[in-house]
Amino acid sequence: MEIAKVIVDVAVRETDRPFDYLIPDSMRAWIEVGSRVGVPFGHRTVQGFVIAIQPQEQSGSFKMKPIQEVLDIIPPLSVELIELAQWMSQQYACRFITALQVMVPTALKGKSERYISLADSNEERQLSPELEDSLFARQTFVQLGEEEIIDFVRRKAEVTMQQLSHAFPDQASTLKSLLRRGILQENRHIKDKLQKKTMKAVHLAIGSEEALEVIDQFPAKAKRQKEVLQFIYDSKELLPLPMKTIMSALQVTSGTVKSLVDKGYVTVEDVEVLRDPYQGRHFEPTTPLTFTEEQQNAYDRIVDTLESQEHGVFLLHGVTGSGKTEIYLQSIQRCLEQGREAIVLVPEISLTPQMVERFKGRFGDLVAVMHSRLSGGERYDEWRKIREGKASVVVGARSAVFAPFTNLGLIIMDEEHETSYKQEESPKYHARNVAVHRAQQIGAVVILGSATPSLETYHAARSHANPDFSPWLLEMPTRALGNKMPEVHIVDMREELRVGNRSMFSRTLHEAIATRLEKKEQMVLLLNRRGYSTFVMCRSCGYVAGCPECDISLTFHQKSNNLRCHYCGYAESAPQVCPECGSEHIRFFGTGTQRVEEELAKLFPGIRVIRMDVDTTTEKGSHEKLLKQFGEKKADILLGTQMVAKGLDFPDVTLVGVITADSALNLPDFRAAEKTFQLLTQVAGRAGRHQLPGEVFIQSYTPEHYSIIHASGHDYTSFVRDEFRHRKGLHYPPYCRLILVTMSHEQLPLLLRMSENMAITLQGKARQRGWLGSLDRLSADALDILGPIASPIPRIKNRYRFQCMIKWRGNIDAIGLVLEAAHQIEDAVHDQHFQISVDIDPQMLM
DNA sequence: AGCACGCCGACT
DNA sequence: GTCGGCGTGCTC
Repeated sequence: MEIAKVIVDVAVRETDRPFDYLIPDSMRAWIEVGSRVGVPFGHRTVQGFVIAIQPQEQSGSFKMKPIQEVLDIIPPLSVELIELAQWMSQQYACRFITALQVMVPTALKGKSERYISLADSNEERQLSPELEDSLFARQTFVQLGEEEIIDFVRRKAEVTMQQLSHAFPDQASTLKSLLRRGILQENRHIKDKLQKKTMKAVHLAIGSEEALEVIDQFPAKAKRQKEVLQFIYDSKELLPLPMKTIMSALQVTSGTVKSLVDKGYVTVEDVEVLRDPYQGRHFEPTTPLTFTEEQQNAYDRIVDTLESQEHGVFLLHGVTGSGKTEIYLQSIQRCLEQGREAIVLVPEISLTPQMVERFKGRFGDLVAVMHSRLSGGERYDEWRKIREGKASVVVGARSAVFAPFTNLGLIIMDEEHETSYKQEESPKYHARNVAVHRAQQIGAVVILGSATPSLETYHAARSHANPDFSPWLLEMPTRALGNKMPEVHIVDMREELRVGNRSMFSRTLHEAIATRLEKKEQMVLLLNRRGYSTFVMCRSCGYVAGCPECDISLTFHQKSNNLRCHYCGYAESAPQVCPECGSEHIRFFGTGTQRVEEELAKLFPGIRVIRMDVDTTTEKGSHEKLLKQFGEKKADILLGTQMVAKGLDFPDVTLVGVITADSALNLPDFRAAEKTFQLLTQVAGRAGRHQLPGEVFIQSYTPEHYSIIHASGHDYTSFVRDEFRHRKGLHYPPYCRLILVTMSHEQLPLLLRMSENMAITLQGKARQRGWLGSLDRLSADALDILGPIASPIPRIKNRYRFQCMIKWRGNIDAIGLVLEAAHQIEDAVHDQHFQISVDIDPQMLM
């Protein structure tokens, strides 16, 4: 017999390894590497994934249990994905099961449920005759009420405890006795969270001739039923008919149809349907566009590698409007012609209908879409479309990198510099690294596209020092339509203050808006609000409303008129007077988009503004609706946060304004300059993309900052030169890698001791291995430990947080070292309230 | 993580 | 004397 190595769904260190199970012969044909199974584990049943199958070893001394059930007909994972998960668990210091779990839709995260059923008769036969006799004897004394319970269970075959206790509320003891005597038994199996979507399908239950007769002789008082039957008869070529169609066509309720069912004329059954989130939407088919010379060169390089079926990574560095998407589209085309599949990764925020349209327009139904706005069921169905080979292109956010394709040829990552590609919860993976590794495994091509590549990627492309990640650089410095980059003006807001302009609009921007209004051209206004939000402060005593559970200020939400904590979800209603000093001078601070909107309305009466921020886009499809309205020129200004900066393409936008460019520059984040440069460059790229020339105004209190100067000159090269110099001097990526270890506990003194302990342990281990030392020294292998220090947000959900930062470079197992230290500390403290979280290559230093 | 086993307090 | 509190230890 063969055994299966199974990773069980219990995410703790002790069980983070394969467990062996016997594969019963009856299941052998169904079980593969990648199968999801239910296995007995301790005193319960858990879900697990088969990661290997091997012949049973002779040693087999201990009690190996058999697999209990196979949960899917087609295994949800493949050998390739299992290997990828294994690699992830090492790279990102997470449990194997956590990496596996992120690859399948949450609908498949099955949980064990208990069922009561009649005792299995076969099993009873295995009992000794005496026991059988005594069992029989007991059954003859079946008490009042027992018969009903047994009958109830027999009818349903399996019932849950809840159902039983609901049906027989006062008979708990009888129930217990039945279970104890083995008349009823408890068993468990894995139940998926998913609900398959079904449709009520209406069929004719009688022959069509008979139906005609029935209609003819229908009692006059059931007029509606007669109409329904007639309608069904008329549509007999189209049967079965969705119930919905009948209801809306004849304005009847399902009750009317139900009456026909009762009379036996029609039947209604549940038919499983695939949800299609884009159902009923028409996508205008598009055809390949002719390339410019620049595009052609880049495309040729990509296709060469694609044709050779070899692995290759390309960094497609093209200015905004250089036509990167068309290169993606035609590369995919080529990939599909080879019979291979393609993944397109897009940052969540720019996974706009505009984007989806371009891919659906070119590849139609072959495209599956995956993003967080889909419901669990919708996501499951899109995922199944991929696994069952009904789709061969997927456009999606981060986790689409795990799409269950079997013959993947191409992975595209648009806006590769976006931080949303890094997942902030475990597994804290970066989709870029995962994409490159997956492609390497199978000989696929990766295209990383951006107008402002991340410094890590750009550095790797320039140096080719890392054998696992050395992209080929493809440059596209000009726009595809030949139009110029927009002219960018930097406005010094300090100067505005000096001349007494205290408004949030400088005189120049004010004037520019007025001109556009006159010419009926459109504008985009960006409020760079990253890092500071609309907090509440009292102007008399300086009180700031903070969360009682977290050390962070509360955010004001106008819509619900309350204050909320973004970290723990705490909410309270907005105060009228200061709770500290009772003053009425309590103000909602921060230049929120609402305030900009109000100001615009005051300065330009009658101006039509569409506001896009977290408040106005929470509803499903609202994002899409707002953009559509703007596209139809129903507004003069599109005003918003980051989300207006990405990937939008509106031909009549000729002005882009940035209200305050530097609000993110002062954050305690070594990437602040990079983020600012990227955002400014992206948003500037929204202007003048077509015939009309564009103009950009950047308002700033630090106009001399290099990120702002270089953004205004569309000068990526100079920016990275300056930024590389900074990073090198301070020993930050890409000149080293980071590991962030965050520790938390409710009690501060305890946490302090533990985090001090952690730093010492880390240092000890590093010294032992001869790695410890300043990165300043020239050695290729180096590791530095910083901290412990309080985290930038020192308390979340009543837990204090301290962190250690590890900087390292070279060919050393720094991750292994950190894990070892973390385990040692965990074992020593023996307090489960003490938590350690490890983030490899963190993007957020919070 | 669960779930059972095991050893001590307040109840019929 | 029993029900039930949650510490401890294991899971192929």
